[in-house]
Amino acid sequence: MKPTPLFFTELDTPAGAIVFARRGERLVALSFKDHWPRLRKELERRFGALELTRDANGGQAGRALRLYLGGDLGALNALEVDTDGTPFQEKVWSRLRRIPAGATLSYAQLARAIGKPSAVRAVAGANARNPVSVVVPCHRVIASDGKLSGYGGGVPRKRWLLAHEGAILA
Amino acid sequence: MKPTPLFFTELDTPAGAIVFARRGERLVALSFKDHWPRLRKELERRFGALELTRDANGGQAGRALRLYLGGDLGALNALEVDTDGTPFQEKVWSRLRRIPAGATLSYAQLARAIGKPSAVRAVAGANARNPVSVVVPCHRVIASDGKLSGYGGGVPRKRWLLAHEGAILA
DNA sequence: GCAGCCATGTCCGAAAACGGCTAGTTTTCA
DNA sequence: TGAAAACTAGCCGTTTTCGGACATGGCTGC
Repeated sequence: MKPTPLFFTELDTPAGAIVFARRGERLVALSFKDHWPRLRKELERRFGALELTRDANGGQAGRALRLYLGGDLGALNALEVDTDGTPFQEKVWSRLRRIPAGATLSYAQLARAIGKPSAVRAVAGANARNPVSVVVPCHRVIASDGKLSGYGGGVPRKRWLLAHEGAILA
Repeated sequence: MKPTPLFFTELDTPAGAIVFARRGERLVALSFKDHWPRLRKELERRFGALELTRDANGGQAGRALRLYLGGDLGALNALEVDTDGTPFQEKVWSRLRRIPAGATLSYAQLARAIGKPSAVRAVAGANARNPVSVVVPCHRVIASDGKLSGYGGGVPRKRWLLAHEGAILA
């Protein structure tokens, strides 16, 4: 089995460095740098052997991310991602992408939105396993009482992202 | 859940405009106009959705109130009210209606009268939440030392009502 | 299969805070 | 000195708040 070729790029942000990987132009992974090892192992599970090539620019994804960081909050919308989740996870993740920047949903609302009102914790679980942070905006999901509850990259980052998007936080 | 139909009426008095609502002929709310929003919210809590119909005349309640304002102080006695309080509150409110116009009681006396001599502050609390001002005459309860202390509609109104009823104020 | 883990939400009971007070001090002025 | 104002500690039903126990559904690892 020959290795799968991937480009990976590092990018500085006010919230810390992020790393992302793409296969061609499709984003397959994105996380803050300190969590990269975990994500990389996940990639190996998905693709088997990897052939990682460093890429300073980052293609469309790099461009879109820089725009987003510069204040063009909608710049990530058109980006194509290649997540590879269970049917349930895919449903959650694709619904996530329809939350506009600046808006938030509670885990319960999200559960209702995908037609499984009581699968609240399951939704949280899917959220936690989002392989493409920021672009799939799992940070826009908060607890029903308005608290930020958890975030893979750490709650401070979640707060920073939401503030950057101009969300109103109770 | 279909909305509950209520009639509401506005009425001018020398102490300011009052508003009251009735379900059929039973009074469910009455307050001075500036405090109406709070009372309306309370009605929604009680009845759920409301279907409010404006009514210039005001039915029996309107007639009785106009008589009362004209000097027939006993005109309110026969009016039926539909408060919806806790057992304790109902006890307080029904005792209130037996205070004749022109008379006053202290919070302490009222507490004794319902058999709970030490529940003085609780009586004050029930008093404060009277949903049908004037008709349930919470304005006839004053402090033990003769001061008017408090009133939902403002102490000046309390004073006016008591004066109108010919009460002797220390 | 199946047991156990969770980036939650809801419910329920206990505890504390809150008044449209009052009776008893203590303080404050004249 | 004495009257009046300023405090205080009880008072008790209601409201608010807080914490723990549970239901929950998909995922992971044995």
